[in-house]
Amino acid sequence: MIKKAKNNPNHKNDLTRERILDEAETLFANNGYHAVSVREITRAAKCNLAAVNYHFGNKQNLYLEVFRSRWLPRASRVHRNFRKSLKNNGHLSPNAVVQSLARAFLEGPMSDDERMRHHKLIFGEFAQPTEAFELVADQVLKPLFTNLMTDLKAVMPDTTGDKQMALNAFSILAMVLYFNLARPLIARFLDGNDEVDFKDRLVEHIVEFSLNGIGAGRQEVCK
Amino acid sequence: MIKKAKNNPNHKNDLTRERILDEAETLFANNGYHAVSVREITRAAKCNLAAVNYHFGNKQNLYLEVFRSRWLPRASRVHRNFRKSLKNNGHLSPNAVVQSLARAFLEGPMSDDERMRHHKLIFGEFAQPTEAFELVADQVLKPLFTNLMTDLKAVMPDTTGDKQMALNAFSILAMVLYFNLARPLIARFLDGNDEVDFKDRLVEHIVEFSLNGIGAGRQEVCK
DNA sequence: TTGACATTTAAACGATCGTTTAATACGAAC
DNA sequence: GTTCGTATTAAACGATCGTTTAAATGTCAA
Repeated sequence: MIKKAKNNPNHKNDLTRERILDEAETLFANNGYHAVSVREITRAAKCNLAAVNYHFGNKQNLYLEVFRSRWLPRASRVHRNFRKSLKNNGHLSPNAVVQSLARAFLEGPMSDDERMRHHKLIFGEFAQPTEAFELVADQVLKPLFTNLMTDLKAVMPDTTGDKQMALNAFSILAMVLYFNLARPLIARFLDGNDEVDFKDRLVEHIVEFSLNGIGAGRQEVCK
Repeated sequence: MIKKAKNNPNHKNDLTRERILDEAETLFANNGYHAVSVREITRAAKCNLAAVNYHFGNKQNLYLEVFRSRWLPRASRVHRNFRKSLKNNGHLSPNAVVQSLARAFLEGPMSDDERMRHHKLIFGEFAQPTEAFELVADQVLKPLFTNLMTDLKAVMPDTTGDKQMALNAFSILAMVLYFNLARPLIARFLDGNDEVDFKDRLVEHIVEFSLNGIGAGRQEVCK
């Protein structure tokens, strides 16, 4: 039934397919899977209605392909960015770990629009998980969490138990994920007219709050 | 067009209306607005298809009524629970504020199922806001945030700036909201067989992490 | 019992959904 | 120019959607 998608290895400008993926991603991110119709997608992509079924088999598979060929690679880029800046930081320290992570997630190698799309998509999967969540959990969340755990272990005092370490890792991730999504809302609450350095201020706060949170904050706060 | 909903002031067991609200809430919470059909709701509520339009006018208004007559009152209960336990705590302290908040949100006066439904509903509104989000923001989020701010101000050193205080308040809320939703996921990562006191452990962690985060942690962590 | 009103019911409405079909357009290989 | 595989198109498919209608049923005061 489903024609094999992309049996076109000899390059060829497969523009339609790419346009559909692009438009589908923004529409799915902004409105959710069920609120977006195939007609809406093909209209935005300026192609025929049947193109979705021709290139992807069906709507559900298009949604999954958005995650496979758009979301996952982008998440990998963020992860690599995190690892690289951690390595460039010289010696490992709690500050290096948390700061590298926060910068990779909030300032990583993408535009603000793209980052918003990226986080809205995964947010939708958190709210109502589909098959795509398994993909993300296995290929992104678990490796990220595991890496973060070993980094923290290498850097925190041995007295910290494993379960405590895991909760700390979860909390740091919580901060990073939450502020990525709530940023426009927070900016509205603070009605900060200083949009320029707001992101820096946010990263700074996340790092400080998280470091203090795991008990690795700057000692000066104590008297 | 829309018949006035509930023009039945003289009590009368309006069971159908209540059953619809109950079933609609769980279905909307688990699957999202667009993924749930009116037929699905009326089937679950064991009533006729037209009952939704008779009692609520249309599907969209049923969704809003779920928030008005189910979600908001429950959120108010949580908020009151927070205020009360804060007052019972005697003198104000950072620990009293954060602990009261965390307990109200994670252990408040409702069952685990009800709490899950509650947070899934608002989570869906965070992911793809509708008219309901305005309700929640105005009647719950803003008051909660304002109260939290003044509490923190009364309890934190005067050297803390307003913007810093706001970011702290947002971070504490982030922890509470995040762990409420990610709890089953976290439990799976930790594959903790100790489901019994897991919630206590979580509250304990959230309080400690948050207190440290805002720089009000127990001094013993410093050497 | 009757009349008035609230509620429930079965059936249908038009609209839109995801998907399929069959015909057409295109481009490279021969 | 013919052939062949890919891509695009217009049109239609059956299913399901939210909503409406009009009749049937229930309820209680007069």
